Amino acid sequence: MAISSASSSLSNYLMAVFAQDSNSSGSASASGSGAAADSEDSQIGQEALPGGQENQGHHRRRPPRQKINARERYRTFNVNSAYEALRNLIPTEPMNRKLSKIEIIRLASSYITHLSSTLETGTECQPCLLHKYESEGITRRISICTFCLKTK
DNA sequence: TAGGCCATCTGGTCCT
DNA sequence: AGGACCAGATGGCCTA
Repeated sequence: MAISSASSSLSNYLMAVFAQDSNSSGSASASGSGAAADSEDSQIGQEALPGGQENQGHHRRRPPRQKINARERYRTFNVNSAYEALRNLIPTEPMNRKLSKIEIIRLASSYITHLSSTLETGTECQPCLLHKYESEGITRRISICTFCLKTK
């Protein structure tokens, strides 16, 4: 699932998730990718322990994972929603340019620094080149800033 | 085809 | 006890 698809409404997503769960013989994961699917999962809940071991003649059963997996998918959905919200705050050229998660974090960090420099220096014209800041007791300058270069 | 990125599953740990 | 959070494993998709 791409980040952009996370823009679908929460209720729609939850409906899809729980539709999967209620279908014990249901299809695989929502995206069709990934490791063991829920349909497989329902088998795991009934099979013996890994290695085919039996416990004192009893078939030890692992608890069904559907509910736990659904919660985890929902949690991932929320994380991706947060990534999307953060991504929408970062100016890029073009504006709809696809960013990976690590790019979102790195660009957001540098954009915050850039905005901070803008506030400190009172100029929008390459503020990071003017702005000095204290780090570990040492006065530093931001050597290069993507957003300063963009506004050049 | 290799590498990057991602979703999903899973088991462990911590918290309420 | 149940849920939230996390990291590792796995496999699919896409691009250079």
